[in-house]
Amino acid sequence: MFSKACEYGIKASIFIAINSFENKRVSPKEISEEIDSPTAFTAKILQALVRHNIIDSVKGAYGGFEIDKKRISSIKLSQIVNAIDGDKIYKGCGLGLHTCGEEHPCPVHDKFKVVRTELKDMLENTNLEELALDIKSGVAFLKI
Amino acid sequence: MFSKACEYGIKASIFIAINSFENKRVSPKEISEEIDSPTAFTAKILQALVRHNIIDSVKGAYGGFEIDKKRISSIKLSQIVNAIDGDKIYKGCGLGLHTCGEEHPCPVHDKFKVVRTELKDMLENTNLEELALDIKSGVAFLKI
DNA sequence: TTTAATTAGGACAAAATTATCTTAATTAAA
DNA sequence: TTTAATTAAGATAATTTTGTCCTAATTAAA
Repeated sequence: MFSKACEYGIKASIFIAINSFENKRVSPKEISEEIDSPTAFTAKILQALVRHNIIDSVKGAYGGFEIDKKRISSIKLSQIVNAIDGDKIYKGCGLGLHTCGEEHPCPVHDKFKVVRTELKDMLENTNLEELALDIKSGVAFLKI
Repeated sequence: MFSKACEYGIKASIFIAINSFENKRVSPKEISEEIDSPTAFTAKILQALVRHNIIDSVKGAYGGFEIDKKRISSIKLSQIVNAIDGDKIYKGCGLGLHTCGEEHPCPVHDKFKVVRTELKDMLENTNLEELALDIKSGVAFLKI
């Protein structure tokens, strides 16, 4: 469904959010340990998230990655997915036709549309705060 | 969503079904032209579909790929997807956790379950015949 | 039986994705 | 100002997916 990079990006964002609530910056090393991902690869993904203004980085000693507390509840899962995997998951044809659409549909176009819309709505209506709270409360987990 | 191999596999199966209704066998070349895919790669995917008993092959002169007409309406999209991409799209965790489930859910487990179930139901309730008929009637298309 | 047409299968190649390593740039604190 | 800690960025490597090519095996028809 999502690329590995995207999975790591989502989990990293959640972990950063949790720590930002407590005014703590986190490093790629801490993050990758917490979400069980390769450190250097995760660092690359963090760079991309910074470029897309989803997370912030502070360089130098005592630096790290953080998210402005006030923004956490307004960051949607869809923004993270879009930043890393692009919009093909929403807009792409299920069978890879380039011009698939109402006027020129692939054989599964209508049936797929329902699923894609459900996914899109879910991602657009899920924010980082709720996900972070589930981890903090021990209801959900970031690894294993 | 699906791998390229799976996209090709679905489209190839639909094209074979259409021709089988008219008692015609088709070759990888015809198929790949009709679904706009690389011929040799498509041939590999056809081999896999044969091994999974989804389509039949007849070797030698006047051979080709076909599907028993009586079986076309009973072949579900889910069987093709399963044969090529496996079951991770149904069973896998959206964030890649190995042990994601009700007792140890990832942060998006519940929200994802809805989407995955919708996809699963769609694939399990769509058969090759209906897809083939939409192509024959010109309502849907296999390429471009 | 020979031939031509065909699928099967293995080896190989290219491209994309995932992952690692090294160095540069930045910054807070000593 | 120097040092240590940190992110940024580029080069490289490994793996997976996608794609190609060649030969073997099979089979219907001549």
